[in-house]
Amino acid sequence: MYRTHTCGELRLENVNESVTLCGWVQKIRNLGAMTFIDLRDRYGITQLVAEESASEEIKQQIARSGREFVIQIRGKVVERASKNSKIPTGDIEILLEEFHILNPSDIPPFTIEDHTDGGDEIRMKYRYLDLRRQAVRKNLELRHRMAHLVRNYLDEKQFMEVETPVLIKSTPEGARDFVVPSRMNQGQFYALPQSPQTFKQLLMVAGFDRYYQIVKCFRDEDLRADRQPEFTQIDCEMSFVEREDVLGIFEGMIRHLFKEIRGIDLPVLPRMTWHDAMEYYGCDKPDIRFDMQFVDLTHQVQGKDFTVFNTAEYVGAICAPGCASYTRKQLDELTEFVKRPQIGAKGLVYVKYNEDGSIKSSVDKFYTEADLKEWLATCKAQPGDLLLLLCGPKNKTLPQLCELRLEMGDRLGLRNKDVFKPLWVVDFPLLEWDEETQRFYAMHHPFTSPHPQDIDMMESNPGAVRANAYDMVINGVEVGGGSIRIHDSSLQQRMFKCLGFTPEQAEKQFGFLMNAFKYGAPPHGGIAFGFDRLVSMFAGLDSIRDTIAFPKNNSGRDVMIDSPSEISTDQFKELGIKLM
RNA sequence: GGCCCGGUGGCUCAGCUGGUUAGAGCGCCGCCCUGUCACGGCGGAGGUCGUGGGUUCGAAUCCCAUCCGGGUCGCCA
Repeated sequence: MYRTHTCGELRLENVNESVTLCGWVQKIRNLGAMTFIDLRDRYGITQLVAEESASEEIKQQIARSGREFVIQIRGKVVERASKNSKIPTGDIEILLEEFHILNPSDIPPFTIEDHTDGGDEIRMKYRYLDLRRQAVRKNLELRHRMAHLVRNYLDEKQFMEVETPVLIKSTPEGARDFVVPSRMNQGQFYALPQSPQTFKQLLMVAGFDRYYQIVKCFRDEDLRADRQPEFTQIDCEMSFVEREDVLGIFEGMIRHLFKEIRGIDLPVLPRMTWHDAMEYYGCDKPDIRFDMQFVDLTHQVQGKDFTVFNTAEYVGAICAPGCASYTRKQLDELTEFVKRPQIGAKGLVYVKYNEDGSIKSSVDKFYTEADLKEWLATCKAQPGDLLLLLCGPKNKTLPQLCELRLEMGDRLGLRNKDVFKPLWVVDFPLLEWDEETQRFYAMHHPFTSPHPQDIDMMESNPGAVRANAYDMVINGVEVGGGSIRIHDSSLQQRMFKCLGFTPEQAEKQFGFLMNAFKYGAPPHGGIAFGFDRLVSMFAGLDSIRDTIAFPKNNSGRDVMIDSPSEISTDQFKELGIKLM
């Protein structure tokens, strides 16, 4: 037997027991006649002590040891003379009686501590060492717990986990596919799934009724802090349901997670239409931890001598509470912020509503105090508040105002990571016009059903058709999304037509699904959650990388195993592939 | 594909308006130390300044190219 206990479990009540422990040497503190060793495993740290009276053998073994050596020790649990209240095992220590080095270690390239001296790059290269750190390990423990809670919740609701294939078929819609060559079918390729979408719908046709899967998905697109080429979804689908049924079940799942993990009782989640989200927050994933909603001042500000506003399609304002005291420098910073190329505003207009009731703005030349007072009133500004206005084409200005709003939220400390404000965003447009290719694309995916009231407009006014789709948004992050699907093959064909598919193209790409729908497809719908994002949100992290054991870097590389990598000419030959 | 930031001992960084010997903290090695737990004290080793080219009497520092890393826009049904 290698060990009798772990390094996290011994307490005062174990005093006098003889124990055997295994673990990694975290730290050796040699005080001369006596030596302390912190022994670490997954469960915690236990202090070992060798006193003056320890055997020469033990002293030699300790002298030979170093950080990250794997050792096995035997000894007696004793109460510490000076206790450490910072760790759970801090009341006891192990008086060493035997000391075996099971395996030595090179000196690790960075310190294996919560506040490591290692940067991201080196940590990723030696990820197996990084994972020894409690700070990283606890993220993966959280991930495990959340997966467990999700499985239990869904199991209780009669959901069944079914695995779907990873080698599937490439489709041109949506994100770029990762592609896998087929040796047995030369010149042909599998694609890795961007999601198990079509398979879960086929499972509904098969009568599986309630399906889920915690599943890897793949998208060959550029990465971000919250985007990995392979990521994990909680993928779900249900039959004989309407939107309310789906929202109810999964609102319940999120509530369950918040209760169990964070001890938070969530209120009933608010709903917001996509239209309102865009109009008042400038994006489809509003952060509603704070207000500062947009106010449309277009008509109120036009008709005076300020050409910039007069020629703008849209003039919108946000009211930043208590910011009238902003200095010239702070206002200049905000102007610079909105003028950065990523945001692209032309300029920023401000109106200060000072505490003493006086008003100062950057457009005093063009507007009377009475004009400005009206704006302030429309925005429900109080003395001490600051109005910030942006103008331009509406579809450009709303997102710019969104960035400005979030920036102000940050500056005012209104985006507390321990506050969670989830909501449903509903009634997305079904289709999105693409200028470049001059055609409509499915905003969600081509199997999303139109809102029942809008079906008649599919041909006459496709852009106005709402989808029976929904997203769950928490603190400005899209954590999940889904829809009620089309289960009727004639409606599906109308949809493909809207997307500009010829019947032949539709048949070639999705014939298997349309065929299946001919054999009694039940009404169905579902949702998928970004599991990595959910975990990072619960862990309070900005990046999803530390919720993933072995993540890829910004360029899609795994710097530890050094992939992707070249393959041999023999492999190319076998696959019948030539590089251009 | 675009833009921004970065690359200096094992690690994290300073030095960068050009100037003689490139510094700090941590880590590492040695000696001392009986209650440490960020132990303490003394001493020591360790650097092609990402790479290639250029400007210059002289380049870590300026210029060009390139590679790598981080962020972001496009992209991500």
